[in-house]
Amino acid sequence: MQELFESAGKAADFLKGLASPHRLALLCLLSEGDKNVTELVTLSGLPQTSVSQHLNKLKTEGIVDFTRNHRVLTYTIASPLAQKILRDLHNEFCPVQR
Amino acid sequence: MQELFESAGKAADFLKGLASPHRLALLCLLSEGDKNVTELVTLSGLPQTSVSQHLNKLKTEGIVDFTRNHRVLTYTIASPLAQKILRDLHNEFCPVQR
DNA sequence: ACTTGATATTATAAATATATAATATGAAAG
DNA sequence: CTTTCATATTATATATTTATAATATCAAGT
Repeated sequence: MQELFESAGKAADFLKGLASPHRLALLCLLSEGDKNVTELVTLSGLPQTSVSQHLNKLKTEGIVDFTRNHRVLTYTIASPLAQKILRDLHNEFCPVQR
Repeated sequence: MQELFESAGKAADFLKGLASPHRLALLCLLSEGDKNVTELVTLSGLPQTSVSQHLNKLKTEGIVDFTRNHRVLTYTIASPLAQKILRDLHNEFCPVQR
Protein backbone atom coordinates (compact mmCIF):
# COMPACT_ATOMS: atom_id res chain seq x y z
CA MET A 1 0.00 0.00 0.00
CA GLN A 2 3.06 2.20 0.57
CA GLU A 3 4.02 1.78 -3.08
CA LEU A 4 0.49 2.57 -4.08
CA PHE A 5 0.60 5.89 -2.29
CA GLU A 6 4.03 6.66 -3.71
CA SER A 7 2.91 6.04 -7.27
CA ALA A 8 -0.37 7.81 -6.58
CA GLY A 9 1.52 10.91 -5.50
CA LYS A 10 3.47 11.08 -8.74
CA ALA A 11 0.40 10.40 -10.84
CA ALA A 12 -1.59 13.02 -8.93
CA ASP A 13 1.11 15.63 -9.51
CA PHE A 14 0.97 14.87 -13.21
CA LEU A 15 -2.82 15.16 -13.26
CA LYS A 16 -2.68 18.41 -11.29
CA GLY A 17 -0.54 19.77 -14.09
CA LEU A 18 -3.44 19.17 -16.47
CA ALA A 19 -6.29 20.02 -14.11
CA SER A 20 -6.78 23.72 -14.82
CA PRO A 21 -9.04 25.30 -17.44
CA HIS A 22 -6.35 27.74 -18.51
CA ARG A 23 -3.65 25.12 -18.82
CA LEU A 24 -6.01 22.84 -20.75
CA ALA A 25 -6.78 25.73 -23.11
CA LEU A 26 -3.07 26.29 -23.70
CA LEU A 27 -2.50 22.57 -24.26
CA CYS A 28 -5.44 22.47 -26.66
CA LEU A 29 -3.78 25.23 -28.69
CA LEU A 30 -0.46 23.36 -28.59
CA SER A 31 -2.16 20.15 -29.68
CA GLU A 32 -2.90 21.88 -32.99
CA GLY A 33 0.78 22.69 -33.44
CA ASP A 34 3.77 24.08 -31.60
CA LYS A 35 3.53 27.75 -30.67
CA ASN A 36 5.66 30.42 -29.07
CA VAL A 37 4.64 32.33 -25.95
CA THR A 38 3.42 35.43 -27.77
CA GLU A 39 1.20 33.30 -29.99
CA LEU A 40 -0.20 31.50 -26.96
CA VAL A 41 -0.88 34.83 -25.24
CA THR A 42 -2.67 36.22 -28.30
CA LEU A 43 -4.69 33.10 -29.05
CA SER A 44 -5.71 32.40 -25.46
CA GLY A 45 -6.37 36.00 -24.44
CA LEU A 46 -4.67 35.33 -21.11
CA PRO A 47 -2.18 37.77 -19.58
CA GLN A 48 1.45 37.08 -20.55
CA THR A 49 2.54 36.65 -16.96
CA SER A 50 -0.15 34.07 -16.39
CA VAL A 51 0.74 32.14 -19.53
CA SER A 52 4.38 32.12 -18.43
CA GLN A 53 3.48 30.73 -15.05
CA HIS A 54 1.25 28.03 -16.47
CA LEU A 55 3.90 27.01 -18.99
CA ASN A 56 6.42 26.81 -16.18
CA LYS A 57 4.18 24.45 -14.25
CA LEU A 58 3.58 22.32 -17.34
CA LYS A 59 7.32 22.20 -17.95
CA THR A 60 7.99 21.17 -14.35
CA GLU A 61 5.61 18.23 -14.73
CA GLY A 62 7.24 17.21 -18.01
CA ILE A 63 4.04 17.88 -19.93
CA VAL A 64 5.56 20.44 -22.29
CA ASP A 65 9.05 21.34 -23.42
CA PHE A 66 10.40 24.23 -25.47
CA THR A 67 13.15 25.09 -27.89
CA ARG A 68 14.74 28.50 -27.94
CA ASN A 69 15.42 30.45 -31.10
CA HIS A 70 17.01 33.74 -30.14
CA ARG A 71 14.40 35.39 -27.95
CA VAL A 72 11.52 33.21 -29.04
CA LEU A 73 10.59 30.10 -27.06
CA THR A 74 8.54 27.60 -29.00
CA TYR A 75 6.60 25.23 -26.80
CA THR A 76 5.55 21.71 -27.68
CA ILE A 77 3.69 18.94 -25.89
CA ALA A 78 6.38 16.60 -24.60
CA SER A 79 4.40 13.88 -22.85
CA PRO A 80 2.76 11.16 -24.96
CA LEU A 81 0.53 10.32 -21.99
CA ALA A 82 -0.64 13.92 -21.77
CA GLN A 83 -1.40 13.91 -25.49
CA LYS A 84 -3.40 10.73 -25.13
CA ILE A 85 -5.40 12.13 -22.23
CA LEU A 86 -6.00 15.39 -24.10
CA ARG A 87 -7.46 13.41 -27.00
CA ASP A 88 -9.69 11.44 -24.63
CA LEU A 89 -10.87 14.60 -22.89
CA HIS A 90 -11.59 16.22 -26.25
CA ASN A 91 -13.77 13.31 -27.27
CA GLU A 92 -15.68 13.43 -24.01
CA PHE A 93 -16.03 17.13 -23.33
CA CYS A 94 -15.80 19.03 -26.61
CA PRO A 95 -19.20 19.16 -28.23
CA VAL A 96 -19.33 18.27 -31.90
CA GLN A 97 -20.16 21.37 -33.91
CA ARG A 98 -23.50 21.45 -35.72
CA MET B 1 -12.25 30.32 -27.92
CA GLN B 2 -15.25 30.82 -25.65
CA GLU B 3 -16.31 27.22 -26.29
CA LEU B 4 -12.78 26.06 -25.64
CA PHE B 5 -12.78 27.63 -22.18
CA GLU B 6 -16.23 26.23 -21.44
CA SER B 7 -15.19 22.70 -22.35
CA ALA B 8 -11.86 23.19 -20.61
CA GLY B 9 -13.68 24.08 -17.40
CA LYS B 10 -15.70 20.87 -17.43
CA ALA B 11 -12.68 18.77 -18.34
CA ALA B 12 -10.60 20.44 -15.61
CA ASP B 13 -13.27 19.70 -13.00
CA PHE B 14 -13.22 16.06 -14.04
CA LEU B 15 -9.42 15.93 -13.83
CA LYS B 16 -9.46 17.63 -10.43
CA GLY B 17 -11.64 14.77 -9.28
CA LEU B 18 -8.79 12.39 -10.10
CA ALA B 19 -5.87 14.63 -9.14
CA SER B 20 -5.32 13.64 -5.53
CA PRO B 21 -3.09 10.86 -4.19
CA HIS B 22 -5.74 9.67 -1.77
CA ARG B 23 -8.50 9.61 -4.35
CA LEU B 24 -6.23 7.79 -6.80
CA ALA B 25 -5.45 5.22 -4.12
CA LEU B 26 -9.17 4.67 -3.53
CA LEU B 27 -9.82 4.39 -7.25
CA CYS B 28 -6.94 1.97 -7.59
CA LEU B 29 -8.57 -0.24 -4.97
CA LEU B 30 -11.92 0.06 -6.74
CA SER B 31 -10.33 -0.82 -10.06
CA GLU B 32 -9.61 -4.26 -8.60
CA GLY B 33 -13.26 -4.71 -7.73
CA ASP B 34 -16.21 -2.91 -6.14
CA LYS B 35 -15.86 -2.25 -2.43
CA ASN B 36 -17.89 -0.82 0.41
CA VAL B 37 -16.78 2.13 2.51
CA THR B 38 -15.53 0.05 5.44
CA GLU B 39 -13.39 -2.03 3.11
CA LEU B 40 -11.97 1.10 1.52
CA VAL B 41 -11.19 2.56 4.94
CA THR B 42 -9.44 -0.63 6.05
CA LEU B 43 -7.49 -1.18 2.85
CA SER B 44 -6.42 2.42 2.39
CA GLY B 45 -5.68 3.16 6.04
CA LEU B 46 -7.30 6.58 5.65
CA PRO B 47 -9.72 7.97 8.26
CA GLN B 48 -13.37 7.13 7.58
CA THR B 49 -14.40 10.75 7.42
CA SER B 50 -11.74 11.45 4.83
CA VAL B 51 -12.75 8.47 2.70
CA SER B 52 -16.36 9.63 2.83
CA GLN B 53 -15.43 13.10 1.66
CA HIS B 54 -13.30 11.83 -1.18
CA LEU B 55 -16.02 9.45 -2.30
CA ASN B 56 -18.48 12.31 -2.24
CA LYS B 57 -16.25 14.36 -4.51
CA LEU B 58 -15.76 11.43 -6.87
CA LYS B 59 -19.52 10.91 -6.94
CA THR B 60 -20.13 14.59 -7.70
CA GLU B 61 -17.83 14.39 -10.70
CA GLY B 62 -19.53 11.22 -11.93
CA ILE B 63 -16.36 9.18 -11.48
CA VAL B 64 -17.90 6.67 -9.06
CA ASP B 65 -21.39 5.54 -8.16
CA PHE B 66 -22.71 3.32 -5.40
CA THR B 67 -25.48 0.88 -4.64
CA ARG B 68 -26.99 0.60 -1.21
CA ASN B 69 -27.70 -2.69 0.51
CA HIS B 70 -29.17 -1.96 3.92
CA ARG B 71 -26.47 0.08 5.67
CA VAL B 72 -23.68 -0.90 3.34
CA LEU B 73 -22.80 1.28 0.35
CA THR B 74 -20.83 -0.49 -2.33
CA TYR B 75 -18.90 1.84 -4.58
CA THR B 76 -17.96 1.21 -8.18
CA ILE B 77 -16.12 3.16 -10.86
CA ALA B 78 -18.82 4.67 -13.04
CA SER B 79 -16.87 6.58 -15.68
CA PRO B 80 -15.33 4.66 -18.57
CA LEU B 81 -13.07 7.65 -19.25
CA ALA B 82 -11.82 7.57 -15.66
CA GLN B 83 -11.15 3.85 -15.97
CA LYS B 84 -9.20 4.41 -19.14
CA ILE B 85 -7.10 7.16 -17.59
CA LEU B 86 -6.47 5.03 -14.49
CA ARG B 87 -5.11 2.26 -16.72
CA ASP B 88 -2.88 4.73 -18.54
CA LEU B 89 -1.59 6.20 -15.29
CA HIS B 90 -0.93 2.73 -13.95
CA ASN B 91 1.19 1.88 -16.97
CA GLU B 92 3.16 5.09 -16.65
CA PHE B 93 3.60 5.48 -12.91
CA CYS B 94 3.33 2.08 -11.26
CA PRO B 95 6.69 0.36 -11.28
CA VAL B 96 6.74 -3.20 -12.52
CA GLN B 97 7.52 -5.55 -9.62
CA ARG B 98 10.81 -7.41 -9.74
C1' DA C 1 -36.33 1.61 23.79
C1' DC C 2 -31.13 1.13 23.62
C1' DT C 3 -27.00 0.20 21.50
C1' DT C 4 -24.05 -0.59 17.76
C1' DG C 5 -22.25 -0.28 13.22
C1' DA C 6 -21.89 2.02 8.66
C1' DT C 7 -21.67 6.09 6.70
C1' DA C 8 -22.44 11.16 6.00
C1' DT C 9 -22.20 16.02 7.28
C1' DT C 10 -20.45 20.15 9.28
C1' DA C 11 -16.88 23.20 11.00
C1' DT C 12 -12.49 24.80 10.84
C1' DA C 13 -7.66 25.31 10.42
C1' DA C 14 -3.83 24.56 7.40
C1' DA C 15 -1.95 23.94 2.96
C1' DT C 16 -2.01 24.75 -1.92
C1' DA C 17 -3.19 26.97 -6.13
C1' DT C 18 -4.41 31.00 -8.74
C1' DA C 19 -4.73 35.65 -10.69
C1' DT C 20 -2.83 39.95 -10.87
C1' DA C 21 0.46 43.49 -10.68
C1' DA C 22 5.03 44.89 -10.68
C1' DT C 23 9.58 44.15 -11.92
C1' DA C 24 13.53 41.79 -13.99
C1' DT C 25 16.36 39.62 -17.67
C1' DG C 26 18.59 39.41 -21.68
C1' DA C 27 19.22 39.58 -26.51
C1' DA C 28 18.60 42.26 -30.78
C1' DA C 29 17.97 46.51 -33.29
C1' DG C 30 18.95 51.01 -33.89
C1' DC D 1 24.95 52.39 -25.23
C1' DT D 2 19.87 52.83 -25.29
C1' DT D 3 15.58 51.12 -26.47
C1' DT D 4 12.52 47.53 -27.52
C1' DC D 5 10.68 43.01 -27.58
C1' DA D 6 9.96 38.32 -25.72
C1' DT D 7 9.72 36.10 -21.80
C1' DA D 8 10.52 35.02 -16.81
C1' DT D 9 10.36 35.97 -11.88
C1' DT D 10 8.72 37.73 -7.61
C1' DA D 11 5.24 39.35 -4.41
C1' DT D 12 0.87 39.21 -2.72
C1' DA D 13 -3.91 38.84 -2.07
C1' DT D 14 -7.59 35.67 -2.86
C1' DA D 15 -9.70 31.37 -3.64
C1' DT D 16 -9.72 26.45 -3.43
C1' DT D 17 -8.51 22.14 -1.51
C1' DT D 18 -7.41 19.18 2.14
C1' DA D 19 -7.06 16.99 6.69
C1' DT D 20 -8.91 16.57 11.01
C1' DA D 21 -12.11 16.56 14.61
C1' DA D 22 -16.66 16.52 16.14
C1' DT D 23 -21.22 15.33 15.44
C1' DA D 24 -25.24 13.48 13.02
C1' DT D 25 -28.15 9.92 10.73
C1' DC D 26 -30.29 5.89 10.38
C1' DA D 27 -31.13 1.14 10.11
C1' DA D 28 -30.34 -3.47 12.64
C1' DG D 29 -29.79 -6.22 16.36
C1' DT D 30 -30.73 -7.01 21.24
